[in-house]
Amino acid sequence: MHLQEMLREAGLRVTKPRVAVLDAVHAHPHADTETVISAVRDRLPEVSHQAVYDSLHTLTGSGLVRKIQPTGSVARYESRVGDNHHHIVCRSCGAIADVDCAVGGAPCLTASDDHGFAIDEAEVIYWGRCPTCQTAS
Amino acid sequence: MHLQEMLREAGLRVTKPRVAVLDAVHAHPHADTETVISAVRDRLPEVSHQAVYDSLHTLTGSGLVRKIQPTGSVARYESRVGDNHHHIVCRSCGAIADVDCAVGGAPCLTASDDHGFAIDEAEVIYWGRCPTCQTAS
DNA sequence: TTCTTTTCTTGACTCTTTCAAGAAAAGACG
DNA sequence: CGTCTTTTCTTGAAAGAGTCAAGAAAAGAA
Repeated sequence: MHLQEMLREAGLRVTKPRVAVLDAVHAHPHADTETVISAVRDRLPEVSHQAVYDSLHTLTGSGLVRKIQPTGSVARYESRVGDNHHHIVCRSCGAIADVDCAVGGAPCLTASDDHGFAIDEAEVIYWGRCPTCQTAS
Repeated sequence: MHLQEMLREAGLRVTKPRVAVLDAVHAHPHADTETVISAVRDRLPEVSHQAVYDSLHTLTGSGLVRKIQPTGSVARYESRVGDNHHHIVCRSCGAIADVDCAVGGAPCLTASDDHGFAIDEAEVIYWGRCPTCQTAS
């Protein structure tokens, strides 16, 4: 189980809830908190929601998972980190899909005028309708 | 007062709360809901928060205002619509600044792989630290 | 002015997320 | 292996943003 190594390498203590949360996020890309809690409880029925929230917060802080929160959606988490990919969100059903960066690496970080901000990340969200919702209308 | 014309052109009824909300959003770019409510009540002390929420929802639906919600922030509204600009958000204090599109017009809408989605908008959020927070550290 | 439709007020409520205090577990050291 | 310190988890309560529902009020049409 190399999930434990990931935690150790990030300087975090290895605990059952953290391993389970990390596993759940890997197994359910773009899952919201409720989904993560459910998935974690499949293996550790007794975990508190607070432990999950805390684990997610810790993992996010260490860069092992990434938190995304499109307008109108609750917080979602994913395990693809550091590869500069973006997301497509369906306006109708909220479904999320991954998109690799359209422009390449660095250009995404270039703003036309940074207003003096020290920019470290460019997040891109494409909005539209997923195939299912297009068919449904 | 051409705010009323804007409402009419969008096919909306002209009411005091709506005019006040529209005015407040124009006066306070990137304001959160609480700020909008306060600003509206400076002129209409009796408005309910529900009327403000409802007005914002209606105005957003008609494209007169735009709702943005960066991860970790509450909903914010702005009046610059349809000009394809983006935002810089400070990780420390949450301050938001406008950035004109770095790439121009259409290219922003091009994803490398759209997964069958019908994309109609690309939202870009630059993350970093604002000048004030950089100095403070 | 009167009527119909839409919008606003009031008040309760849901849902996500956070706070706080004590119990439990992880890792370090001998 | 056992003890100690620090971090994490459990439990329970609560805050904050946003929503729901029903009746009153106002906007626009005739």
